[in-house]
Amino acid sequence: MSGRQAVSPRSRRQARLDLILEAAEGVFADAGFEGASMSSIAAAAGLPKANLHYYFGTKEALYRAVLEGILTLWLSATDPIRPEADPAEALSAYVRAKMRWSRQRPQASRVFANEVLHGALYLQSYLAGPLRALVREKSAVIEGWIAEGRMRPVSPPHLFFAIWAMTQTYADFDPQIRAVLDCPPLDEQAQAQGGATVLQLVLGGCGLA
Amino acid sequence: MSGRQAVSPRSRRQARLDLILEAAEGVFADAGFEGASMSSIAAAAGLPKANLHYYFGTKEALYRAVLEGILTLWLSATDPIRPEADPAEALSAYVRAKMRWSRQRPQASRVFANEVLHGALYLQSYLAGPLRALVREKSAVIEGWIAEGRMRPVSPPHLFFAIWAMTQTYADFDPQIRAVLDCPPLDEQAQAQGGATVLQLVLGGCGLA
DNA sequence: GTCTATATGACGATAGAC
DNA sequence: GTCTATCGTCATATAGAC
Repeated sequence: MSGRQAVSPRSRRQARLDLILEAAEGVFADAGFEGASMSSIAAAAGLPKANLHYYFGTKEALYRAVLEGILTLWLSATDPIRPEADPAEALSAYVRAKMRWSRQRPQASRVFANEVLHGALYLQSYLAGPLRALVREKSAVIEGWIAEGRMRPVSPPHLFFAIWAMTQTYADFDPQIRAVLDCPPLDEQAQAQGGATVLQLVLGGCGLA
Repeated sequence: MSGRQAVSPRSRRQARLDLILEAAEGVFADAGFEGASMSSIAAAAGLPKANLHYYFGTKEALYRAVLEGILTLWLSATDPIRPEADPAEALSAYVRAKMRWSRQRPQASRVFANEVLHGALYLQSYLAGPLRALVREKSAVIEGWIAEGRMRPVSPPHLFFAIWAMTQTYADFDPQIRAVLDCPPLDEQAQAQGGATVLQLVLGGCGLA
């Protein structure tokens, strides 16, 4: 271990990796996998193109690395849905968490959407594995609430599909929403109104309003 | 007008155009604009590659033609939403029409989704024009229903965003839904259950359940 | 009108100097 | 470890025979 460098090699390498991953997420979100070029990602990261190949080998490997980072986020928002929780509060917290994700990580949402839209080639194992397991677990919790008469009967998996769709649309279909509302930068008020509407549909549909 | 051909040149030409457009819609849906190649579209149509350029000139022109065909469908489903209609019946009919579109024209839905997801470059004028006008018109109808106390207050544009998202997700995110439900071909029952759930959320959220 | 053969350019990837 | 220069491939598009 030579003391020549102020920053350890590992953290320097990690900083480069993160820089590339962040740039790649943005370009993949804007252009999709095929539309994104290694040149444009390199330009976005402010690095020479060959540097990307040094760190990640291939474009596909870089793409998979970007997806990996996104997936961990996707699984972490269902925590509030637990048997002993209040259904209305738990579902509200989940919807709010999903809306926050759309607002704060719209690029991640769009990379994910693009991947699923085109067949989920790189996500099949994740969708049929951890995600399916998570939905089954949380569906059982909701079925329990229904059996106890604490909310209206509803198909839990389809409730999840609806919540995902309604919340992610604010990231994925942002151009459409902005055009219809005529507000080039999607303002705070529109976001809040969208969140309120989603909540109203979810709670109303579950008989929790 | 020579009688040499059994079929008139115009209809023969139209048949070729339709054949190419249908093949192109499928390939664009699977691969996106950048991912689709003229060769693959030609192969799907069973024609030589140069034939496509003869009829449409460029790949971009072909893509725009595909989008045009899809847009006309998009605007035609809001008919049931009229001032004198029953809110519950009108919204139900609209949701069912949108679910039918996802089931019967999933490729069109995915081409549209991909276009909006990547910035709606070719759709800006449509989104800010006819679509915005349509939403304003139908929003006024819904505002009227609310003012008359016939349904719960809700932001009409966001209600539309929610309905679009929930119904189109069955076309656009089909791989995710199939993986979670563990049913390779999305069966009749799952579709029906999805439609019922969407209806329950919309009607429940609007106080019409 | 239709198709074969080809021009032109952009892309991912790498070799090799530093 | 890092970057410049370059290779091979495949894309769109077209020229020109039929």
